Amino acid sequence: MKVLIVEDDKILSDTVKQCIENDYSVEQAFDGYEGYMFAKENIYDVIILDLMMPEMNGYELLTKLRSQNILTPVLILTAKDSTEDKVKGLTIGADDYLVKPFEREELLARLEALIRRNNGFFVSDTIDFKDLKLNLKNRKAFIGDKEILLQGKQFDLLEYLIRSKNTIITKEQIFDKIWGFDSDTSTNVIEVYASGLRKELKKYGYDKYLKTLRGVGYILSD
Amino acid sequence: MKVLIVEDDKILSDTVKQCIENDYSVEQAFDGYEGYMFAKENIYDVIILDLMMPEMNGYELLTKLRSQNILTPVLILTAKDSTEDKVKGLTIGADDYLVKPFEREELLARLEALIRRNNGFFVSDTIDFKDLKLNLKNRKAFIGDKEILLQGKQFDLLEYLIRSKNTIITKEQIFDKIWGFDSDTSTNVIEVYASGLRKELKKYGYDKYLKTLRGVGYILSD
DNA sequence: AGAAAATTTAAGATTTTTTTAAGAATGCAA
DNA sequence: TTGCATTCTTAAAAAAATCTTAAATTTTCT
Repeated sequence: MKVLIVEDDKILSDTVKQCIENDYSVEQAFDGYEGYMFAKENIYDVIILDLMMPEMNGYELLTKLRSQNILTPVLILTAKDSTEDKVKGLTIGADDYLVKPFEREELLARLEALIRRNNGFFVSDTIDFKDLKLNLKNRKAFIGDKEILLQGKQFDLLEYLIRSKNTIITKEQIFDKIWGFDSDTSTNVIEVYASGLRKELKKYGYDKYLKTLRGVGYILSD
Repeated sequence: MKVLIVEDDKILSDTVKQCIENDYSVEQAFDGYEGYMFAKENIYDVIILDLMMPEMNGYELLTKLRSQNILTPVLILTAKDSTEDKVKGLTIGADDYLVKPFEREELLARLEALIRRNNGFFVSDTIDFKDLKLNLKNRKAFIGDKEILLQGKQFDLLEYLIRSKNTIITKEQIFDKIWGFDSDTSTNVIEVYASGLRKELKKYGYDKYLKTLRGVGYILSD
């Protein structure tokens, strides 16, 4: 993760650098113009920006970046603590605004939050078992690049099996998970659905991974 | 733009609401559990979250949301002003942290920054799905260069579908997003609108992309 | 106020999913 | 190996969800 510090006060810039250099690879620019030249490379994960600087001030720099579609997250770090300044900074395109003096931990936490948001939190929307993939966003299932069609609870059952892959799940667990413990359906439905699921999986030879353990339950495993 | 305020102090919640209701459509939850129930609908553009609350505190609520891949931007608004609290909040998934008492303008500016970052900087006034384009400014819809005529909520429904293209949206989400969770209309209206929408789309063969997933919801996908 | 438009209700038709049920197949233990 | 219990498989029946209209109601606009 690369961070650019744009700050004309050398001592302060170094202080900030020390705060974060354990976690990030840091570059420093010491006036607005230099900061702009670095920033427009568009290679940073965050920019820490001072407002009062020679050559080009922070507002101008930020405005210029945004107008050129450089959307690197920007955290303004400044002594200017008026609401007016904060509003101005945030309005022209900053993502956060922190007033000096600041605490090291808060700066780090805010940087982390900006980066996290920008890189996408990324929790996957798919789960898989070998080449079998379930997309939970659209409830589609694929083996390799062939789609297998699963209706309603067939998908739910396969999802549960994949989430529990390589561990046994009992019929009772399946029933409580998918039908709800208060359902008054006979547990034979599970066999019906397992059967239907196997029939689909068989088309691609995947039925062999869904095993029945008599008197115990089912397991999806290789 | 929809904002959810989760705050147990009714008076304070209303104050915040007044601050922002000119700019956003606001819903309020008055304890952590209620907040969670609302937030997990995943229909808000920002959540303003208090920390100290009965039932489930803000940290727990936020953690639970993120663990369920609900990535709505969260701004923590609280009286707790220690660095420790700020760090904790930001670390577990908040995007910003503002301490009470706060200035109305700063809150608005920070919300704006969060939304801007989340929606992609340039708020386009058109969205599309294949050759289907919606102009959000004048609320007109086109397939190729032919206009399709959509009345009020038909347009809203199609907009929501396009914004969520290739992702399933449940009837509940649609209902809460377009009608508001406190509406006392029957969810059958959704079917009525979906039906009307399909009838329009059918003129250009686009009805086939709007699929019903029984017991689950709707999806616009190819 | 009256007309037009949008929204909601309601009810029957249609479609799909879920459940039942019964015979066939399978595995296990005596 | 035989007999019993469990599981598999099918197809039909039942239930549930959704679709589609059209009429009733509400809202908006003139």
